[in-house]
Amino acid sequence: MAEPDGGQAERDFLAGYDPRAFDPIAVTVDVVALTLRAGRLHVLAVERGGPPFAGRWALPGGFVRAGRESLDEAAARELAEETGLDAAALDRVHLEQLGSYGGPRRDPRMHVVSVAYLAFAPGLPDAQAGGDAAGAGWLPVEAISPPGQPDHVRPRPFEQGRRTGTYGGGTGRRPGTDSAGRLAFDHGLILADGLERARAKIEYTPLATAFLGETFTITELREVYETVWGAELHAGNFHRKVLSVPGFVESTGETESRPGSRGGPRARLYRAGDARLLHPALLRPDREAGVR
Amino acid sequence: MAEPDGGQAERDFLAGYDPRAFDPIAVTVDVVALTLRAGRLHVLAVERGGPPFAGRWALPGGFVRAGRESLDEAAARELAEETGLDAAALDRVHLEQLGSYGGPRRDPRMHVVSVAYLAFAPGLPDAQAGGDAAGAGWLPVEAISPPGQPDHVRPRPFEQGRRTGTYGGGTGRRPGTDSAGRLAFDHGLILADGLERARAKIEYTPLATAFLGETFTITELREVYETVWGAELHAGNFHRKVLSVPGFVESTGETESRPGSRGGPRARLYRAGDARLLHPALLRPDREAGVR
DNA sequence: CGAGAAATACTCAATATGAGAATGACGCGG
DNA sequence: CCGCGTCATTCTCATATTGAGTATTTCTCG
Repeated sequence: MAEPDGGQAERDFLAGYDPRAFDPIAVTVDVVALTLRAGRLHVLAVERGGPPFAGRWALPGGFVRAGRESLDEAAARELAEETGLDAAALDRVHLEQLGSYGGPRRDPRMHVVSVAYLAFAPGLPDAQAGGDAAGAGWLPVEAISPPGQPDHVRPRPFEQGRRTGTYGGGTGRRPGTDSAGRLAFDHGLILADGLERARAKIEYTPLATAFLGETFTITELREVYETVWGAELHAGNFHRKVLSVPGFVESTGETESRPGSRGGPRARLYRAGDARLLHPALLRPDREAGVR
Repeated sequence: MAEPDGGQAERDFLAGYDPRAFDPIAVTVDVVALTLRAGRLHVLAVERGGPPFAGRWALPGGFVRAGRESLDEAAARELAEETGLDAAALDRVHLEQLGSYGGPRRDPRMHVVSVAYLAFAPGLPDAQAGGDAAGAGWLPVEAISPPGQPDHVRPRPFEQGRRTGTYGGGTGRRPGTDSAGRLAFDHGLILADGLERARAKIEYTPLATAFLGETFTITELREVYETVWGAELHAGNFHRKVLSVPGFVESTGETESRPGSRGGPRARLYRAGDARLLHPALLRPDREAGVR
């Protein structure tokens, strides 16, 4: 038990007192910010001004300020800079950590570990070219990420197939993701992971409401699910289900003031309930064989 | 969050070409390695040899080797060093990323971002004091983490775990001790997050089998669930459910050679199936109120 | 005014779940 | 060798939950 100071890790830690004693790793945050516009899922992206990947779209992000902010704070700051939202508006945005990407060669300049965050935002104004990048905007995700493919069919980034692992996944470029506007770095992979997380998360949490305004109709909520999942849902069953899950939505007593332009009765309005988990969950259709 | 000087992020990136130009952030990996021993859940821990938190238990971990390894590789390496397992044995261990913890003051010496990993291991031999720390061992989790509390009840992970002081006053403890006290740094928080992830993950993946050997009985599998969830399950219903979920387990045709010492028929033996997801999932009992 | 669209409610069959009990195989202590 | 208690496995049955389809009612539009 004694073992006087022979260890690598301990020496590394002591070396930590002199930060310049060994090769550094940069730490950044990148944000996969999703929103719905015109019935399509969009992701916030910035256009890179310089190399590498000059002119390509990338996820908004930047360096964590050493000693001055947490990862969550850095992500919120980057998101605010890029969307131009104030603190009050940001309050309505759900932000959660997605995962970290740290392959030694994911950035050609140096070893960069990026902590990715996932944001669900209600309809937002056009993005601002926040500070750095050449431009910023909301891109339809299907323009850069192949739609619909359930992620578990493909190799998972951070999990090896059960007990036959190849460690070190999670950094490689995903083959077969070819499409017109590929994102810079491994951001296409991060986006794909974020999309799968979003699809899974609205199954068992009420976060789909984070894409909507303060009040909404059941049909609007259903359209969120249909858009994120890329599948049509049975309107009647969805309605029954949403109302039967305790705490998912609560009635405002009001009905839509402006009825739909295509006829039909005024829909009732709801607001998000106080549940943090949906029980029972709303499961995606199909998902039969989890095998593959 | 109005950025006073416009191009901060861009200048940071350019500065990235000269890594020594700004304050560094250290990047480490920490591993929450879980295993079952004697019907109880244990976590791999190392005893810290020096300050801060000298003498306290901590999660095994260490620095990511800049430019030389990915995060997954670093986690696998740390796990191997601490368990003394070879690559073949590690192959049977499930390892996945848990999350990153990066508050500026979680390590008193400097800003350290730690990428946490979660490992599910079958019964393993005693841990080796791998290279560094004073000692290593499997600690019963209930000795260091209050059982069962669902994660969403507590404040969100990443930021400040409670820093209930007692620096230094390390009372050395032996591996296997029941009263292990609190873990160093924010490792108690990381462990709690790992436990909650483990509890959730065995609901909808077959990963409970990763705690068992090559073959196992349904009862052994049920005991994994009961131990991880801390709840008793109805044996008959569990049996029916496991066999009805496609790809969860497959029969070996064999039965247990050495029957239980307390009587009863020889149980049939199964091995893990090829499913990556359980459908339908095995849900934890209770979980009624989605935490209002 | 009549047709079509949409929100909401209802019906019915198929499935899944929770609780309890039945069936036998087996070890062990007389 | 007997009888008992243990335990794996199977069944039964009542109660949710789900998927699909249909009905009812309220609107808009032409």
